[in-house]
Amino acid sequence: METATLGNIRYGLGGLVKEDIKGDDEEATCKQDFALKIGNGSTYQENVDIKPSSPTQNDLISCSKQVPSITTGMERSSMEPDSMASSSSRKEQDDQLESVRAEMGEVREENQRLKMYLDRVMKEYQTLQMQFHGIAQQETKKSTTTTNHASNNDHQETDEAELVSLTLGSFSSNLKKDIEKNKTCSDVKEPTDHDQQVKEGLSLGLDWKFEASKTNATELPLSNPSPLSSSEEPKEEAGETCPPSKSLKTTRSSDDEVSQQNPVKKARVSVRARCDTPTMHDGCQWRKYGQKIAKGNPCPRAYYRCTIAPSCPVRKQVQRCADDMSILITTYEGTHNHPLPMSATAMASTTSAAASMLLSGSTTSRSGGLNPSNTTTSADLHGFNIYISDNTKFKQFYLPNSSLTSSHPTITLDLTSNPSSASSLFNKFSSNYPPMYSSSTNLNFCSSDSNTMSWSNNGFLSYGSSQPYNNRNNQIGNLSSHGRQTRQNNLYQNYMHKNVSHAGLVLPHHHQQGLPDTSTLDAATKAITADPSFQSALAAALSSIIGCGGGTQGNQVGGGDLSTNAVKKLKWGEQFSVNNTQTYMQTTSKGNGCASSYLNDTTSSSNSQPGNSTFLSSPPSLPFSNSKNASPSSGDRDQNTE
DNA sequence: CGCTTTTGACCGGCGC
DNA sequence: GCGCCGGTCAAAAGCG
Repeated sequence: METATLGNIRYGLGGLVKEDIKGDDEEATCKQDFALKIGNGSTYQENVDIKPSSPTQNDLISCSKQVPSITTGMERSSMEPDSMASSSSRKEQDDQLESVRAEMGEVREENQRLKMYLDRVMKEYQTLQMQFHGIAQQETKKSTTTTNHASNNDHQETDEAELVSLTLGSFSSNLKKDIEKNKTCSDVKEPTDHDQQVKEGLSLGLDWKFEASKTNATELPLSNPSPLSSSEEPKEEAGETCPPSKSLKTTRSSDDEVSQQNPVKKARVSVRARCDTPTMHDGCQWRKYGQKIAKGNPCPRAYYRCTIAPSCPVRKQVQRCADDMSILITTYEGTHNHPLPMSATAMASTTSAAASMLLSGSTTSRSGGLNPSNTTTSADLHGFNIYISDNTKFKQFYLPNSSLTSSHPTITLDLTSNPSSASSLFNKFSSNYPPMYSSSTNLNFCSSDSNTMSWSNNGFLSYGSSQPYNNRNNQIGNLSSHGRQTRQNNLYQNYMHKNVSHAGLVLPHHHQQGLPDTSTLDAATKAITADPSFQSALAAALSSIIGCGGGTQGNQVGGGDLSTNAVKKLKWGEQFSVNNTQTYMQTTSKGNGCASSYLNDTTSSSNSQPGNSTFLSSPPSLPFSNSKNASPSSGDRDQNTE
């Protein structure tokens, strides 16, 4: 064996861990490296046999784990009574030792990283397992419920079942495949938080409890949808929003097939929210790639694509509701194949939950009100108004002619439910379906009109007119349009101007409409606390909004403490007026209540100045908050912030 | 200069 | 087969 100087040892360690683990050849090298030469000439050989059989992570870990022993050896040697080295040589040794230790520290870090990686993988595995169980349960459920639906759509049901089974199959049959899917589907997915989130989302979705039975909608192809990604998404507008029926029908057959291959495109999640800004800030980065006027809606529809990752397949469509321009309909489609920024997790979590729901098929069928034939499904996610439709019926309410959804199962999250909004389609709808929509448990997660609801870059919802978008070029005008849209644009612009002019006049919902019914609040609270899944979703949203502890990504949300945390955080704000403590769930400003609004109650009254209130200033806004702060960070472009 | 938005053109699906 | 329509592309323009 050869002796090496400490310096060499250092090198050896470094090489070992980072580069030299290439194979058997290294074995010799490793051993040599551990032969230490002590100052006085005596040698100490650490009996470490690091022989990486293969350059795998495990090897790395094992190697790095060995490192400490080396240190020990060195220390021993240095302390040897025999070594009568001069003080100078000792100093040298010490220095070298230190450097070696530093090196080891690095190695440890690496080791740590690898461990984390491993953990992540394990978690993913567990998540998938859970999903599998959930799906299995759902399937069972479905089988039971199917009988009920029967009359109208035998085919559909059949199809549905197929879809579901297919989807499930993808999951259940192969967890691994699933993972792979995530990775490959459209893009390579890194085993990052994102994956986890996705999983979470799925699990959440599965957990969602809906009243009813499912309907066609259930089928969503989102099979995979990672919650996150899929989560995102809302559908747009009226035109599109509702059309599910058509889409479902058309899609099914294709969906089944497609879903497995390209699940991303299938399910769509549309979010209706009051928002004055051109787009809702959901934390993701988007790039606009097109704009068009859809039939039946004077407002142009903008097409965005996720730019966080070049290969990300996620797209979103943004359009104002023709009936109520204060409502912005955002439709998300596809699954992100990359980790999402914290700020984007809120929306993602929410949407993913919805998507999951769609997938799981656990929705309430409200066909009764509309047409039985209609395959509309709706659910009240503890306050979130969700509907899954085939198209037909919803069209009437939301988007008269939209074709957006044509072939996509869509789930709509209505964050606008608010009695005050005169034209809210939703309201119309709800009137038809009192039970669901007028439910006392409704949570308003809408932003107030003058206040824009947005997810700021920070990942918080913010609201305000100061949007990058607007700032840029008076963007309202941005919505210009393709050819024939000019007129419509004008309409839109007018609308925008109007809103802007009113900005700042927003009053807390309760001011305008009286305090919320206590019972309602209670119900809402109960609902939230009752459903862990919802809690998770909400938690994710809130956490990101509140800026909760950093780092907490939607993932952790999984937990169920949302309510607790949320409340805590909310309270933390003190800004809630006494009465609002609970109101946060319902408060709305100017009639649009946004969940977030509760947080902002004060805000609204105070004109929501950026720094002003505790709440907003901190982490700006919650996903559902309205903050005028929305500091369009100077550089932010619309797309960026969205 | 690089990135984003704008916007006319193009493509494919669907209904008649 | 034709036209409509949603969705996308890509050249040009705008912006920092």
